[in-house]
Amino acid sequence: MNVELAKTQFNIQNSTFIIVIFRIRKKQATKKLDIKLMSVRVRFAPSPTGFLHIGGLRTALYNYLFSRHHGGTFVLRIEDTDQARYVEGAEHDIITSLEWAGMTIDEGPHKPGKVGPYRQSERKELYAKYAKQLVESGNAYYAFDTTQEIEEMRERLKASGNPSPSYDSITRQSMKNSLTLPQDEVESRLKNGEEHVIRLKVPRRETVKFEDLVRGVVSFETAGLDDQVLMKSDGMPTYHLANVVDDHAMEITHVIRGEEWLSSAPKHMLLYKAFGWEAPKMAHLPLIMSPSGGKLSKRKAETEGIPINTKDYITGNYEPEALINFLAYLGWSPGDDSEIHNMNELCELFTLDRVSKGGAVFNHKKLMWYNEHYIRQTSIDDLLLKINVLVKAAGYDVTDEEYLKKVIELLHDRVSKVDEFISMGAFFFEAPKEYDENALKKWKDDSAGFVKAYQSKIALIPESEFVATNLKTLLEETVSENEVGFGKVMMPVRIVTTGQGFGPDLFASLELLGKDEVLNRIDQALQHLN
RNA sequence: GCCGCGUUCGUCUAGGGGUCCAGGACGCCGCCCUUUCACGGCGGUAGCACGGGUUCAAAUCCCGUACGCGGUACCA
Repeated sequence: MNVELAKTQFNIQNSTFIIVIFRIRKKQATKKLDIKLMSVRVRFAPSPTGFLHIGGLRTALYNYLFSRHHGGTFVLRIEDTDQARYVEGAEHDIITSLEWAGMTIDEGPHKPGKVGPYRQSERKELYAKYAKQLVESGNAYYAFDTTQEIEEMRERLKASGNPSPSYDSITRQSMKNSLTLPQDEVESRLKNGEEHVIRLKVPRRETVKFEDLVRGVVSFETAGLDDQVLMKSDGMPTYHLANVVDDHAMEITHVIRGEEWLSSAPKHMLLYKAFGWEAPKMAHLPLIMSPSGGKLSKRKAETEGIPINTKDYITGNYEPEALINFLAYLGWSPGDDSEIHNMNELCELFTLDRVSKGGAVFNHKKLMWYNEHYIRQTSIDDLLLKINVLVKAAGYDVTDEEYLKKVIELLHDRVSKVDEFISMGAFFFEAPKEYDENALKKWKDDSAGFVKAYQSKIALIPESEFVATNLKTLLEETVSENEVGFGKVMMPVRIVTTGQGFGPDLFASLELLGKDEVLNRIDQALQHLN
């Protein structure tokens, strides 16, 4: 209606203008309508083959953000159909990782909803039933070929010049399956329990076209597709079958997954069609790339110093908010110049049409920048909670919370990760055992003399006046009496008391350490340093 | 090989025919602040892969090429 108005008002002047308006309005209108009509259900469907890696976490995140943006449901489904690659404990790791990151799973193996069970190994019968249904409807068939026979077929074809031999609409005609074998033989083979698989009967020449929510319309020719195995000989479904059956059974409305699945999507579309089901909307996310190129793999990440598993970020004391913020922006942006958003804001802002199409290189330095940012935003009291744990873990017996708070205050805007409060501030917890090599370069022949001079001054002031301002004044005195630069005295004092050549405000640090401790440390140090 | 998908500063991105001799962020460099190292503030460096079209006008639309990535399993 708005469009009509626009037309009558502007068509005399400029007809292209109207067309532009019309297109934009129409696009937005249909998109909003689509999503409002159905209640959004998305799933994160990892295989329990190891720890949840960072790419998986991001896929989960985008699913989560999308679900929350539309007030939908976030489902966790465990795709454990590959018994050989199953890893004990992986499921637990996935769940705890998602929770650590701040994502709430609405339905999952640990939190059953109406469409369970949520482990594919527990849904076997369902797949078998549907696979059989496909055979009966003529969309799939039994195949009895051994792996060896298939290999031989491939080699034979390769030898005769076929560069990519496959089990497809042509080659299946010369293989041992229910399409070529007489029906009674098929039946007897099945009755005898002979090993077999069920394959999808991929149509010979068809174009599979669908709209990907991040890429637009994509299309594939079925000629390039194998007759996919649907049921393996061990009675388990393949990913393709299980995935389609479950997404349908679990009423998933939007499939949001990594780009590595894009090539498989036409197989899935064919399956939906064969079942006569409406396919969910598809969105294939750009991959996270390694700085050296290629998909960020475990091996690459390790050699490039990037933690690959979510667990590594947990044990590495990263801020979950920082990781989430960073990951959200790796392949997506809200379209303005903002960089910082918490989970709630991300949920509000996230839309699939703002996901970028190209792969995104993981930039660890930017992650650290986010981490730093979130630490600075965290209050001293909240940091104290984390520091308490870390101090204990490091084996220090420091329980005075007021003391710890002061340590945190002094280091708050110098650390980029919480564990640096412990490493950078180690001298607050114990006297230095060794003196930093680089710092010692600044230790000159006259350093010990200056330190002694300063020591004798501060030894005279009462404990109650052992405060930063006084300590600074006395150091200034030492400086002027010796007619040297400030650093000539300050740095040696810093080295003997902290073991480091850098760090927080020296006088505030000395005040916090206390008179006895400072004097002791100086004595101790001067035994080693001359 | 074949199929598919991509390509804006080193990296993440904004931009989707004129408002862009391309904006922001990380990094890097410089300056300021400063007792060190940081933080912070200010400034700088650097990019539309290439070639053809279409158009009065192209980073933006079309076609090629190159390059990258993914897939091509009884793995997901």
